[in-house]
Amino acid sequence: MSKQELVVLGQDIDGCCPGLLTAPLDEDQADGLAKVFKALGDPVRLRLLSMIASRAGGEVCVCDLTPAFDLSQPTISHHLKLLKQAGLIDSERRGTWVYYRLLPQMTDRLAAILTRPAGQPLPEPAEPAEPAGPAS
Amino acid sequence: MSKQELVVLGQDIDGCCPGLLTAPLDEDQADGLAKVFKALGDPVRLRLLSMIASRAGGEVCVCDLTPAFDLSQPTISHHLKLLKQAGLIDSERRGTWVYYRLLPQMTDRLAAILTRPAGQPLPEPAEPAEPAGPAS
DNA sequence: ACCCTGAATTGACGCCTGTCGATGCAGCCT
DNA sequence: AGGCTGCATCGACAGGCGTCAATTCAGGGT
Repeated sequence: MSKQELVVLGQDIDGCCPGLLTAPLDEDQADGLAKVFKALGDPVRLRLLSMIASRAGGEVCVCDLTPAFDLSQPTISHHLKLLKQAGLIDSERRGTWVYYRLLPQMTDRLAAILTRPAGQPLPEPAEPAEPAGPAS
Repeated sequence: MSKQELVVLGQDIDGCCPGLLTAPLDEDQADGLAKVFKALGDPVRLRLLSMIASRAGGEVCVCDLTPAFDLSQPTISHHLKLLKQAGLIDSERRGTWVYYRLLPQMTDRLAAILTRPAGQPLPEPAEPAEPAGPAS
C-alpha cells in the first residue's frame, strides 16, 4: 500500500466527514477532497479508471490500457500515477508486466460524501417573504 | 435556467450511465463527467458547494459566501460560475442580492456513478497461476 | 553477457486555470 | 437624476497540467 496514496487522504477524509452536503468543509478537508476530484477531472483518467474498475478479475495490465488511447505510453503512465497518488487505484508488478486494480474504499468514500442524508427535503422556500437582507 | 449548465451533462450523463465502475466509459461520457469532476477539483469550489448545500433553507447569498474566503470577490464569482456551468448549483437574483442553491440531481448522479453495484466481489485472484501474458 | 520488451522517469513545451485589479451592469435608495 | 451597493465580466499574469520524445529502469529471454 506504500502509503503514497494515503498522503492524499491522510488528513480527515479518512477519519470523519459524513458528507460534503451536510456541513461546510474546513480548508483541510476541502484540500484533501479536491486532490481526489482533481484526479477524476480528466477524461483520460476517467476512462482508465473505468476500464480498470470494470475489468473482470479486478486487474488490468498496462499493456492492455495503453493501446486503447491515442496517447503515448509515458502519458498513460503519468495518468496512472496520478490515479494511484489519489488513492483510487493500486499497482503490482508481476514479471514484465504491471497490473492495476481499483481501490474501492476511495470510490465508496466519494459516493458517501456525495450522498445527501436521507431526507434533505430540498426546501423550496417558494418566496421567502422579504428581500429584507440576506441571512445573517 | 438558461441551459448553460445542461451543456455539461447534455451528452449522456443524463440519459444513461449506470456507473463508472461497471463498464468502460466512452470518450463522450468521460468528457462530460470530467467537466463535473474538474469543477469539484478545487478546494475553494468544494467549500463553496458545501456551504451552499448545507445551508438550511437551501439558499445562500453571495454576500454570505465571499467574506468566508481570503479571496477577491471576482474570484469567488468565477468559482460560482464554474460550479453553475457544471450543473452543480443554480442561481437566482432577488433584488440586489444573488442567491445560490444546490442542484441535488447532479450530486445524486455522481454518487450513483461512483457506487459499485451491490456485489462487486473485489475478486482477489490470489495468484493467477501464470505470467503467461496479460489478458487478451 | 547481451538484447529485447514493458513500464516509469525526465525535461521541455503550450495550454488551461486560479487569481487579481479595474471596469461594467443591475437594482435599491434618497 | 444621481449615487450607492452587490455581483459579474474583462484583461493580464503566474503557476499548474497534459502531452510528447528521449532516456532509464526492471525482468525475461536467448
